[in-house]
Amino acid sequence: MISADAIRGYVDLMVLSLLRQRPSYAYELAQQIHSVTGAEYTIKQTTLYSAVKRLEGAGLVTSYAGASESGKPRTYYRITDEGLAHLELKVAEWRDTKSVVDRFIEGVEA
Amino acid sequence: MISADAIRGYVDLMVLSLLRQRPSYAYELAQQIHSVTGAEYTIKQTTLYSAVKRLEGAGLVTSYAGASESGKPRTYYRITDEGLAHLELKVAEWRDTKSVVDRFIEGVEA
DNA sequence: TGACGTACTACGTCACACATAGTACGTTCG
DNA sequence: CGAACGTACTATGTGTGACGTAGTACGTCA
Repeated sequence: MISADAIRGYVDLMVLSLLRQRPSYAYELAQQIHSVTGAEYTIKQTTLYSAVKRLEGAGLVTSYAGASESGKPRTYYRITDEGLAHLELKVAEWRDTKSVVDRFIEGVEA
Repeated sequence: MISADAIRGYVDLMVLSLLRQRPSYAYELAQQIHSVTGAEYTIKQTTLYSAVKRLEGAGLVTSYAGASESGKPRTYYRITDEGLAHLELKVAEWRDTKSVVDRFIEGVEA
């Protein structure tokens, strides 16, 4: 199980990387995060909904109205070019962070 | 350069892993973090001092009075058994987090 | 003598993940 | 047939951690 503190700062990266593959809506994104992490992390609804709104406000994703199978309205999100660029930056930063943190824990057996 | 947001949540891990090797004091820890990260991350004084106090409050480190070469008082910190156990947990969590985040960014070239 | 390095403290701010709570509609099942 | 469950989303408030800004105090060195 991964704590929220451990994942903090990487929700945006997760969402953007999922939207890179295809547009989606918040509820589905939450399910995808659950399954991609192998149920190790279950994002809270509020966390995800505020994340997509934040990303939209930053111009990294755009929303458009869609509908579910039953016809109920649903808000879809699509990644923007700016979002793609941001994702690449975040991925680069993630790789740096990984190598840096790993330097500290060398020799610590878990 | 690594942002504070990227490293957030791992300051404790860095400090504990340094104290695992030998006792130290806050100012020196800051320098070590700077050098171990290859100057990619420079922790702020306030961040580090509040981190060691937090760790002390949690019983993960203990402090004792020492002195600098010039005789000035200096506060040293030593990791406790509880701190060691906590470090191992954090390292395990870090490994989980790494593998999970990596699953998302597969296919994203940075 | 005054800049710089060392060593530390106090107080305030902000962002993000979460807690808690609620709305609304469709399906399913006993 | 109605009550639980899943879907899809909104509103508001809280806590924690890293930071900003600021200041203290002493030693060395040019």
